[in-house]
Amino acid sequence: MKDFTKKVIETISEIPPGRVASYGQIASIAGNPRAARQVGRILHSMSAKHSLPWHRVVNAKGEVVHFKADRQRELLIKEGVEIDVHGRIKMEQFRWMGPADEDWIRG
DNA sequence: GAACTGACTTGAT
DNA sequence: AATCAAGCCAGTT
Repeated sequence: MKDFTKKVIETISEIPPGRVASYGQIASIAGNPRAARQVGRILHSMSAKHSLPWHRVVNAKGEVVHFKADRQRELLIKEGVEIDVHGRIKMEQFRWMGPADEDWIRG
């Protein structure tokens, strides 16, 4: 396993409930801002092995896209994440800025 | 180990 | 807003 993979796992583990992050955001924090696709790939492969909150990871548009999307939207709503009628998360409000994002939503 | 795949992203039309 | 095209790189075959 590469360091990048481990970093991605750690980063995703850092995502607090009620917040979401995009694949590109995770990739950037993990050190490879261009490796957005790999984040998805890593989740697909590693989430079951690392119990990662992969449901808090969405694409840049704030949409959950995979085969379990409908199931996870419910989980996100339960955590307090609001989703538009179009199925899009309000990234403006719920996007996680990274491990240093202690400030929560500012106004 | 080369080719193929894909839980993505950005820019242009 | 929706569609098309190119870039990126780890994992699988």
